[in-house]
Amino acid sequence: MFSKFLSLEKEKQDRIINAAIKEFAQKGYDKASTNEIVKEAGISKGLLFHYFGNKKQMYFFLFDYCTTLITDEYYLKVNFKETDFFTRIRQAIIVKMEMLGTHPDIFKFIQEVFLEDSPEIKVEFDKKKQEITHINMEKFYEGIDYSKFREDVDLKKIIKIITWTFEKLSDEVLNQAKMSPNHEIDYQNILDETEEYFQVLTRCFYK
Amino acid sequence: MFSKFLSLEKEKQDRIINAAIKEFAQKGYDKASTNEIVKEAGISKGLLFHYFGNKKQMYFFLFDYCTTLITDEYYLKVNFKETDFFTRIRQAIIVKMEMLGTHPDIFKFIQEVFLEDSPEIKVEFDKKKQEITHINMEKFYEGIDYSKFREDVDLKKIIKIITWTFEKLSDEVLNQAKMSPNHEIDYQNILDETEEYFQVLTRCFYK
DNA sequence: TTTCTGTTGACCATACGGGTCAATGACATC
DNA sequence: GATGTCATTGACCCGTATGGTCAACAGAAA
Repeated sequence: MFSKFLSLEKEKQDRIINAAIKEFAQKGYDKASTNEIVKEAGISKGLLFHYFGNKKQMYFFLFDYCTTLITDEYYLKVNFKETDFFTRIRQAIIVKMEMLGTHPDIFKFIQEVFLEDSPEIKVEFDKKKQEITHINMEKFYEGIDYSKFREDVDLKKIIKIITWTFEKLSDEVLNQAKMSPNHEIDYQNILDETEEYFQVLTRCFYK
Repeated sequence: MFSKFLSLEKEKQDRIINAAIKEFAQKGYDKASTNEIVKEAGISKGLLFHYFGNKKQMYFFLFDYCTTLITDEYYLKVNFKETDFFTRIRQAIIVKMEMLGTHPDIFKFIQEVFLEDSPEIKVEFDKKKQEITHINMEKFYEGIDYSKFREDVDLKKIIKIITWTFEKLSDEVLNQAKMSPNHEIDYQNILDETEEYFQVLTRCFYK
């Protein structure tokens, strides 16, 4: 399907992928312009369509590319033998922070895909999205030692509260970075703050 | 400025306001179409511009309208003499749920305004948005009795975790409603679940 | 009949979108 | 040098949609 594109030299592939991801992440499917993408990537318009056929197929390709990139990284760097919930979630957060630095637009793009409701896209993606979240959730919670949690409150709610906390924390970080002049992310600060939240949460939710 | 519009009969005002809010909430500033708004409102295009001058001024008007509507309701229904954090937050959530029923599009519109980054809009709104959040935050936390919270962990973090929990819970509710066939919100269910989270959070975060 | 206000919707300029394709360039084979 | 092959170009097409205007109209009041 995308063999023509895949047999390109890596550098050019990356230039195109990055340009496209950036555009889609910023504007969403409908408003993203192929003209902008080719301009940013430094190729001609015809070539883009030569590689991907049309806009929709390109979007599919990018989604696949991003999800495998991210999940591969998680599977590589997160130790799934670790049974402590907080230790495991800490690993995941560190991986996420790293990738926020190395591939700044990918997360925004993925998020955008999950919010997307352009009719052209929605139907075909809804299944995919559900599958992916399901698989990753299952994998993520696999083998966790839940016996450490206090037993006088509903465990499922505790897990949700913890997960939500770190999601919101990550949103806040992203927002702060967007507001800051240099657009840089202060990793040490984040890790410190994350660690502080870990302390609060372990103290309150563990036995 | 909007005197012509304001001197209309209330029913017509509402028809126009609701149509416009719905359109902006769904599509965001740029993609929202004045054509759609007039169609939905059942008025002619000329009339819309006769009332509001142009699209941007209409957007301003709607933002003002919505924020005052919401804050007025909060100030009316939330008892600011109540010093218990959870009791007060419970009141706020109930008001929000009620309004999610009576004015379904308003929250989506407000949310959309806060996410909006159309260059035409962004600059002029950034100040406004900050001011509003600041004022409301201050008012909301005024007079709360913090002595009930456990003292072995950072209070600010606890407050954040609680706030985030209910924000995420509300997001989840909205999402579930969007997914459900009838688009209805199951209020009893929400209130029950909210109550359960209250129990978890009080037990873990109060002394 | 005239005047006035509220209201209409066809119309304008124009921008921008995805997608195409004849033409070009680059390079290998003969 | 000629021929063939393949990647690559970008001017161009056509359809769509936009915010905004304005001459015309309706209907009530004077």
